Amino acid sequence: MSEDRRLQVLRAIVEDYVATQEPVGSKALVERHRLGVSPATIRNDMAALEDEGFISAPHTSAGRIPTDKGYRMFVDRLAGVKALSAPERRAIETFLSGAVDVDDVVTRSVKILAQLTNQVAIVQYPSLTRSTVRHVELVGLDSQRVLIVVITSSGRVEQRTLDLGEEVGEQLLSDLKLQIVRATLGERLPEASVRLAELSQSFNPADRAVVNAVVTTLANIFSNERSDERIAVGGTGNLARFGADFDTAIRPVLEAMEEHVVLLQLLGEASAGTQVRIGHETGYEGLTGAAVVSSTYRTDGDSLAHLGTVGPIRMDYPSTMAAVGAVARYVGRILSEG
Amino acid sequence: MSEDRRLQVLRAIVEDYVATQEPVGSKALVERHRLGVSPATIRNDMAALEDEGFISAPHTSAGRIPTDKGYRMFVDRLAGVKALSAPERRAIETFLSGAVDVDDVVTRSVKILAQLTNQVAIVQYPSLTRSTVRHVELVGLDSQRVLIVVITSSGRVEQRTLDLGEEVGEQLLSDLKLQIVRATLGERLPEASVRLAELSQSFNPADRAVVNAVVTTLANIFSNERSDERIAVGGTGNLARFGADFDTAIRPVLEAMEEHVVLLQLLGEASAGTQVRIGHETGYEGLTGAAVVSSTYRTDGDSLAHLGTVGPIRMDYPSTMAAVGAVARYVGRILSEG
DNA sequence: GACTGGCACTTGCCCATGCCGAGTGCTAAC
DNA sequence: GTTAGCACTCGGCATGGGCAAGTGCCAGTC
Repeated sequence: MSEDRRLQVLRAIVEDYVATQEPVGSKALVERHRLGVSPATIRNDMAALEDEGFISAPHTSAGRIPTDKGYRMFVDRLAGVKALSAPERRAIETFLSGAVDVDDVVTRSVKILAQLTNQVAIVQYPSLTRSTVRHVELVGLDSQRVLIVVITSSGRVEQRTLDLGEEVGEQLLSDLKLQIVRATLGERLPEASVRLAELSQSFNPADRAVVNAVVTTLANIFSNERSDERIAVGGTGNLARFGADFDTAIRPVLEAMEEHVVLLQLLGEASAGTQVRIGHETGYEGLTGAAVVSSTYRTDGDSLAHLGTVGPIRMDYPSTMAAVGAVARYVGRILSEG
Repeated sequence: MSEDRRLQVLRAIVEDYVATQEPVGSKALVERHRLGVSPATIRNDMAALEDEGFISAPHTSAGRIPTDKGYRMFVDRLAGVKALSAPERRAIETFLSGAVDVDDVVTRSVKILAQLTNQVAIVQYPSLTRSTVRHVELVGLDSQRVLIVVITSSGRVEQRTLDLGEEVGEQLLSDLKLQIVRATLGERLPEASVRLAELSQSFNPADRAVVNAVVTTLANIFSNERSDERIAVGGTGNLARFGADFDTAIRPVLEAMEEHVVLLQLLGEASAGTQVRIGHETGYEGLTGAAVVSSTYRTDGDSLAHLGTVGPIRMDYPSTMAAVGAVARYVGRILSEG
């Protein structure tokens, strides 16, 4: 039996199962695909595929469905690339280019991605890590408290209120601000943190406590994971596609969608290009019935962030991957221009 | 037949139905509640209640369930107030007081509210409308573009990038900033808008275009609905409680939860105190199977915002109202202190 | 007049039953 | 290596009877 045909059979099984949501049998296979052999032959191939762990039978008298490993093989070696249609591409472009600011771009990206894929969409806000310091502001709220605001080249704004526990003069504050701006303006965030560390020397020892407090907070903002944590989620209504049982299939996913830390890790592992994590590969209990398709986008400032979709394992991978990839490209472009 | 007992019966029906999720019959009623009369008598009362539209029977041989009107009566006239337990109150307090900034307060509020009520929780970020201008910043990004940042007394930061379409000198920009700050600092947002309108007179006619563009954008930020639009949603996993049928019961709610505009209107109508909207009273098609319990919180700066829960109509109203009210009070307090 | 007990009736739910069809694995033949 | 045939397995579905819950009504009682 030819190795090649066996893979064709696997491909056909995945495609049919994704399309019909029902276990697929040998007879149906030869009818829907021109395999040129009889059902009996296919059955032999299927038995082999089952031995190798690519497919499994829910019960004796049913057809076969792909296993996680089967989907993995499909994605890696069998799936063609399904390009988006021109109208779809245009829809993405016009919809995204109508955005007024970074937040709006993210919001719209989530919406269009959810709509294109009929899945749950996740978009991370542009990361600070690679962006530079565009502005730092210290505002005295009252005699003891300072509001610290950082604006980055990616257009994001981070704020933190700091309670110093002692009186701070206006003079010190504006001195400090000047020094900070001088040291960090235009620097990338990690470098800015380094520069800050050298700063406190140049101040009067009496002021060190205040200076250190402010500097530490700033360094926190610059390097903090939290800055990268913001994420937008949309299209949760599409979770219907997961299956009927809310508690076992849908609820865990909904709960995961609210754990932004989990989502970030999920997206964050994506290195480059569009990548797929299937079932247990996600590494999260609640997502064993789900698959994650993710990609990265970058703005001109080298700022790098992730986006993707979460859907049922039995999804149309070629289309989903195409949509995720396309949206990632457009988001990157829009953010670089705007 | 006494009017009074009939209302007791309605109350009992609501309570039992909420507890068991099953239509309640006359016999079960007299067993669980000490009504002092026989099932037959109760049946007469139930028939009357049904005539008046407070309850209805799913089918002939089943018990009765409350109608929207029945729940309304229950909430308005029959429900006692169920105070939160001391541990619950303490949980709210300690959890919320651990928050590091406004965003964190909101995030935590959503979480605790969802947990307390086992429903979907919604919390609006503190509104700008009543807060004052604490800081305005204009930053030149390049020769033609300006980043405008507004910081309000509630600690919120709004930013907008403005493309002026013509060259702008540093001098003009800092002049403009000075004037703006002078005119608006400490003012409430609506008044600040008024002050801005008077501003452009004092500038050289050649600069009017730029000034007006900046001023208009600022006025937009001050008065814009969008500033009030931010909302956090959590606890969607609790939607399981709505019922089994995803597409008719759960999906519409999930979709409504993503339409923040809808949510704002829903919460926004709350005038004062804790308020309940039941089924069709929400005014939204997708929420006819849901009930909304909402309340308001205010910070010391008079800033006013809303929060609440969305749950199935058959919910424990007394507890939910207590939880929503309590969280609202604590959030207001924390934001006023911190 | 309000309440109660009794009773006939309705109706949804549960479950056992049996049939049907899809699909399989195996074997023997090509 | 492929195919046809065949016996077998098993889930899904429709059928139908029994059960339990609940109702409405009526006649009787306090």
